[in-house]
Amino acid sequence: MSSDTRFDPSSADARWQNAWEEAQTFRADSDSPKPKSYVLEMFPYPSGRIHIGHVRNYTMGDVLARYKKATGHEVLHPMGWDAFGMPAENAAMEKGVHPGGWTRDNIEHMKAQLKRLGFALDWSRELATCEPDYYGHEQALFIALYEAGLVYRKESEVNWDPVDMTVLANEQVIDGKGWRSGAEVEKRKLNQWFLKITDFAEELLEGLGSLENWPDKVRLMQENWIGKSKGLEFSFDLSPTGLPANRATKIPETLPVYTTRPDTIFGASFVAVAADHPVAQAIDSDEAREFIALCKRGGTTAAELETAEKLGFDIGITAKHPFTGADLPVYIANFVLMDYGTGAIMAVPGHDQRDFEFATKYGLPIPRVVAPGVEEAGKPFDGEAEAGEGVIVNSDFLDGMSVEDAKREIIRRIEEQGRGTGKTVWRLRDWGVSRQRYWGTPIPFIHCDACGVVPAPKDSLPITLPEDVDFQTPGNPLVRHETWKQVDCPKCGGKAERETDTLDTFVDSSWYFLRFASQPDDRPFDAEEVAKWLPVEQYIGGIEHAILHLLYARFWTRALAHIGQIEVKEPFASLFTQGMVTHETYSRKEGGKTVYYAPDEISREAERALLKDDGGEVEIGRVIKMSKSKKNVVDPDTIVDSYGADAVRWFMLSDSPPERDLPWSEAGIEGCSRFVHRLWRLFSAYDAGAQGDDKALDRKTHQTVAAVADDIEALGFNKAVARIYELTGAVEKASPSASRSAAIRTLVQLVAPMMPHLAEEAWAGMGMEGLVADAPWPDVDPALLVEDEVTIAVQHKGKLRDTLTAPKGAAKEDLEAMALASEKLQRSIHGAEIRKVIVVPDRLVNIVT
RNA sequence: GCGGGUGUGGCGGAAUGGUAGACGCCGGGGACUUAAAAUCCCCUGAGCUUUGCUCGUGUGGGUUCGAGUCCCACCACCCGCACCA
Repeated sequence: MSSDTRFDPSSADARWQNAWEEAQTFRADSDSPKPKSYVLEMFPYPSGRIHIGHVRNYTMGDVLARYKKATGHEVLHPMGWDAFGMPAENAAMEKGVHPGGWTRDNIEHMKAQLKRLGFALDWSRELATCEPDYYGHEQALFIALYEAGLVYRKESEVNWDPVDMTVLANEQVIDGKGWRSGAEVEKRKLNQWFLKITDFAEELLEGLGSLENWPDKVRLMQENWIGKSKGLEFSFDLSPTGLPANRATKIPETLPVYTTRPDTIFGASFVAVAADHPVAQAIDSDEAREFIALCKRGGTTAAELETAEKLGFDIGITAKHPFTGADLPVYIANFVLMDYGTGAIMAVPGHDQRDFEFATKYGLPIPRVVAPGVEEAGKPFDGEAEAGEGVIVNSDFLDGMSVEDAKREIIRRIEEQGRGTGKTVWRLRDWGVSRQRYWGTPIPFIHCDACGVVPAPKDSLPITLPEDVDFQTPGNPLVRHETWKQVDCPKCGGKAERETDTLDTFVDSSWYFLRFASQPDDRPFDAEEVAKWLPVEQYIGGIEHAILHLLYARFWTRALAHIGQIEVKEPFASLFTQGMVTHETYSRKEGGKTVYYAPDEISREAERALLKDDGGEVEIGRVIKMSKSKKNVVDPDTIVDSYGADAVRWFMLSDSPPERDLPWSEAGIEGCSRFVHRLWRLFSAYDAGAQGDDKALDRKTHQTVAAVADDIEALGFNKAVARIYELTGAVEKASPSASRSAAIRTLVQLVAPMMPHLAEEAWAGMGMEGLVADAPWPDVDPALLVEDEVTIAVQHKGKLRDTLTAPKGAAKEDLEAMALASEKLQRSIHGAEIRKVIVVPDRLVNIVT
C-alpha cells in the first residue's frame, strides 16, 4: 500500500456502504444453523431529521451487531419507523400538507441519513407503522385481544381541548390549558377503549424478577408504577348523628375504606372521603358543594401539592369503629383520592403524616398505637407522625404484637365478622388507547344501533385511513368523513358507523419487534420465526421509555402469549439505557433578553467563545441536553460531511461510559478524526512480508483482543476504545516484524465494528480476501494472555516505597527477600523492628513495622 | 416526602480491597518547515527544603497490613414517583 494517500471518507464511506448492500452482508437468515442474536435499538419517530442522540443509540447497537456477527452469530439487526403520531397532524395543520406525505418524506430523508453512517442494518425488514401492511395486522391483533376479553369500552373522564376539539394527554395540559391552543381544558366524559393491562399486573411485576439484565433502576421504576400494596378493605357502619333529618336520606348505611395499616385500627380518630366520593356528592348543602368545588380547583403540580394545606369539611355523620364502637366523625378531605382504593380512608393521625396534619389542624385526637416498646405506650409525638416499625400499644387485644402479626389478626377478625376482606390494591390502571386523532391506527370496530359494538370482519382488514381529509377545521377529520364512516353492520346488515377513534401510538410500538422477526402477508407474524429470534438479545434505547413503552411492550407480549399466538413472555432479555448527548450553550444578553447562538456561529478558544459575526464574546453556559430552544444542537449530516462517518461513530463511543451523558465538543470530534487518519497511516505501512517475532507485541495484541471482546459484550465501549488507543501506540512504536504485521491486521479487525469504512478500506488495501465485515473475530491464544514478568509493589505499612520486577509466579520468600533488598524500603523502615510481612504473589510485598 | 443514582486532575473518565489518575481532550515545551497546516517527541494532580519527600478520590468517622473501592453518619447534585391511605 502506498503511504502517501490520505483516507478520504467522502468517497470511501459510500463505496463500502454500496459493497455491503450489494453483498447483502447484513441480511438476517432465519434458516441459518448459527446461533441467533437479535440486536435492536428503539425505532425512531420520523420527525424529519436524525438527531445526534439517534446516532449514539444506533452506533452502540451497530458495534454489538457487527461484533456478534464476527463471533459466529446469525444477527438480526433491523430498523423501522414509529410513524404515527401528532407531529404529522400538526404539520398538516400548519403547512397544509398531508400527514402521510409529510411522514413518508421524512422517512426517506432519515433513511438516507442513517445509511450515510454505515449501520449494519437488514433494510429488507424495514417497516413503518403508518402503512396498512403494518397497522392492518395490528387491527387483527386488537380484535383477537377483544375476543379474549382483554379489550373493553368504558366511559371515562378525559382532558378535552374545546378549541382543537380533541382529547389531550396529561402531558399536553400545561397549567390547565391546552399546549397548542392555550384554551382552558375541560373534563369530559367520553366512551373510550381500554386494554386490560391490570389483568397482568401480578405477572408483569413478577416477571421483573427474571429480567436480570435490565437496569435495576428501570425495574424499580416499573415496580413502583405497578404499585402493589397489600391491605384490608372493610366497611364502617354510618349513622347520620349530626345531620338534619331531611339530608340523611341519600347517605348509604355503610362506607367501605381501604388501608394498608389495619394494625393501627385502634388509632383511627376520624374517617375521610374524597371530594368526588358518592357520600360527599350526596350531601345536600351549599357549604359542602362549595368545599367540593374548592378541592377540585387545587392544582396538581409538585410544588402545589408540597405546600397544599390539608383541608376538610365535617359532613355531620359518624362512622362506628368496628372494635371500640366509638363514633368517628366523617370528613370530606382534599387529600383523599377517588381513584385509589375505595376513595375513602380510616385516618390514623399518629402513624400517617397526612392524617397527622389534618388532625392537628382540626383538633382531632392523635392516639399512639405503635411504640418502640411496650413501656413507651405514653410517649408523646414529636410534631410528626411515626410511620415506622414497633410494637402495638393502646390497642386492646393487639397490645404487644408486632406490626405484621397485628395486621394478620385484624384481617382475620374483620373477615370473621363478615365486615371486609384482605385485599391487594394496584396503582396500575387499565390502558386507555382511544385517541380522537386522524394519524393513527383506526380502531377496527363498527357501531350499530341494533347490534351495539361489532368487530370489523377479518376480511375487511386493513381498515385504511381515508386520504381525502382536511385539517383546516379543528377536530378529528374521521368524524367528518361521512363516506368513510358509513358502513353496513357486519351482523345485521343495517346502517352502521365506523369507530372514528384511532389507537394510541404506544400500541404500534408494543409489537413491532415481533413483526421484524417475520413478515407474512396474511398474519401479523409467524410464530415459528418469532420463536427463532425472540427474545431480543439486547435492546438499547433512552431511559425516557423506562415505564410506558417498555411496560406496554411487556404487556402486549404477555397478552399475545396468553391467547396462544406466541410462546415468548418477555420480549427483551437485556435492556440498556444510554445517556444523552449534551453540549455547552452560548448566549449573550441583548436588550435585556438572553439570545442563544448555535455552535457553528461560534469560534471556541481555550477559555472563551467568540461570535463569528462580530467577534464579540459570548457566555459559555452549562453542558446540557441538546435542544432547539438553547440552540446547542449539532446536525449529524454536517459533521459526517466534515469528518466522515467513522470519526463520528468513534466519538459516540469514546470517553463517556455509554449509560452516562456524552458532552459533544468540536475538539473531541477533531481528536477522533485525527485518530482515523493516524490509524490509516499505520495500516498503510502494513508489510505482509515482514519477518521475525516480537513476543511482547504478540502478548499486547492478544490481550487487547480478549479485553476488547469483554468490553464490547459488557457494552463498555469507552474502555474498548481506550484499549485500542493503547495497542495502536504499541504497534506504532514496534519495529517491523511478522508480529507487527499480524498486530496491524488484528487492529483492523478490532476497529471494524466501530469504524467499518476505514477497516474495509484497509482490509482491501492489505490484500485480504472478502469483507472485514464477514471476517471472524481474531483468535486469542490463552498462553499469550499472561505476562512472564510482573511488577511488584514494595510497601512499608501500606505506603508505596519502591517497585521491582520479578518473574511471574515467584515464590513468596523470594519476593520478600527481593523487597527487603530495596534501598528505598530500608531507608523508610529506618531500622525499626519488622512485625509482619504480607506478600500477595505477583502483586506486592508489604512490610509492617 | 418516598425510591434510586452520582461525586476521582483544567475537562470526559480508568482502576477483581493491593503501584490512584489508564486512555482521550485541553494546555506547555521542542523537532521538521522560508512559513503555516499536518505529523512526530517530551512535559502536564497539588505542594515542598526536589537523588527525594508530603498531601491527594465530596465531608467526618470506622473496619483492614493496606480503602476511590467495604461499613456508619452527613453534604451536594441528578433522575423517577408523588396527598397511592
